[in-house]
Amino acid sequence: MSFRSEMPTTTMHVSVDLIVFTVIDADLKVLLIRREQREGEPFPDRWALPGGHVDEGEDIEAAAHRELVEETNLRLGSCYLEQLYTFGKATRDPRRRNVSVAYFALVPSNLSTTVLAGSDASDVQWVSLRDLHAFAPLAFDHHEILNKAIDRLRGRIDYSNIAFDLVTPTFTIAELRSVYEAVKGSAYDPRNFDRRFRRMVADGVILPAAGRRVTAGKSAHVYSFRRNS
Amino acid sequence: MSFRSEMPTTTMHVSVDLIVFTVIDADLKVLLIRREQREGEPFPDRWALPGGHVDEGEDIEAAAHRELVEETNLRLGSCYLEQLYTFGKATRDPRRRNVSVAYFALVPSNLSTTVLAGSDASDVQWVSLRDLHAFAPLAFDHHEILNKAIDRLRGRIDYSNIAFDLVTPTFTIAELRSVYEAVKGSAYDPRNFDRRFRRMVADGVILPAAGRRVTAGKSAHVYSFRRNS
DNA sequence: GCAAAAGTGTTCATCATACACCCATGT
DNA sequence: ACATGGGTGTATGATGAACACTTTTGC
Repeated sequence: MSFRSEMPTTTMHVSVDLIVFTVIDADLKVLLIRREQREGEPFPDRWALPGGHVDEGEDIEAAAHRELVEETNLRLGSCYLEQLYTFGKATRDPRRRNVSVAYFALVPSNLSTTVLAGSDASDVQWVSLRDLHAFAPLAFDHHEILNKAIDRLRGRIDYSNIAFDLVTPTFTIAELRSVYEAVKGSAYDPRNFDRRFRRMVADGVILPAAGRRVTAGKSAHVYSFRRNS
Repeated sequence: MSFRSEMPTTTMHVSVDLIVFTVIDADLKVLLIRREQREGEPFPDRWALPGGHVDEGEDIEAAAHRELVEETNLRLGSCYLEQLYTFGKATRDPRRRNVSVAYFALVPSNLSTTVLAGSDASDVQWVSLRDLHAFAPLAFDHHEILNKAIDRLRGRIDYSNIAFDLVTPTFTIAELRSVYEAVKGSAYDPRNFDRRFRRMVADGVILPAAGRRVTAGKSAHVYSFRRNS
């Protein structure tokens, strides 16, 4: 029986990686950055998930918050952030032993352009999941991490309120439906979705908002999500 | 924009903690160990989750496997093991910076006695969730970890096959139902549960097994779970 | 024969799914 | 007037919840 009492001899580098999703043009995208070409850096010039290491005295969750703010230029309150999984294969970083705690984040549609503001497109990009092959292979085990994040996102979308963290602050029924479709990659029946939507209105989860959305065709009602009800 | 290129200066101790569940006498129990009283050891004499540190060159998952085998005297194949969450508050260990990757494990009912074989009951015990108050406060943030594990277990029980990792290798309908009830802490209607059970038999998830279970009353059919179908 | 536990049916409400047309608005 | 997109109803099948009595067996 081994207790906690033997002195640990091993320490490791601990980092956080972020899988940041958004929906642009009815399409699910993930934020990727390009790694620098520099002496001693593995995977030079390759695309990777944003991330960084956890500082001494810094909670891991705080590190994830900090990285999210640094990488996206957004305030924390405007994004959803959730711990995903910890990747700890001994060989996952060729330089040194590294453990990565992955978090996934959701950026609302309307803020997605802010994220890239002032960045060079050759350094950081929103990548459609359908275009991923053009960015492969990703650095480290980031493909595995990304896949796990996609699974989690798809698994949660129908059973939680995370869709509201991807859509704009006010939205029409069709706009919300389009977020669901982007995440799932398949179509939702408009009438069935409407019934579901109206149920959420009846339950007070969704609130009617002022104004209408004016487009080429008929204008639509707009709604907002009731946070922390 | 910070890239991965700055040299990390900080390293941390990384450990795994195990939340090991079993069902004994229709009651959900968790494995706790008592910490030693020794110079420099925090939380002396207090109850804690089993665990230990990750060795250099050892995958984190391998460390969880290893600890599980060490702590339970069981072979790995006989338990379910799944990563739960990573706890990384800077102050969670008073001695030094430590990050804990928590895994939860399920021990089938019939092997639960093996786990304690050769151990002193004042060192290691199966603790009913209802008796937890008598073991409180747990060391470190182990109460928080345990609560998260319970949530996960309860959340999964109805939507996955993990109940079969808690019940005996062959089981009656009532025995399986009793596992569900132990985990959820509430009763399942026998007729509804039977329908559900028979559906799994029809789907080939559960197989009829030979023999009957003989008890004080009417004897019952026994079944087994079809693994990896 | 009796105690103990196994086994079994029906009704109702809710929900997911499938499916196609008319309406309001801006140009 | 027409093009664009918004908005809506109905029928069917599956599922989950509620509810109590009879049957088999060991003693």
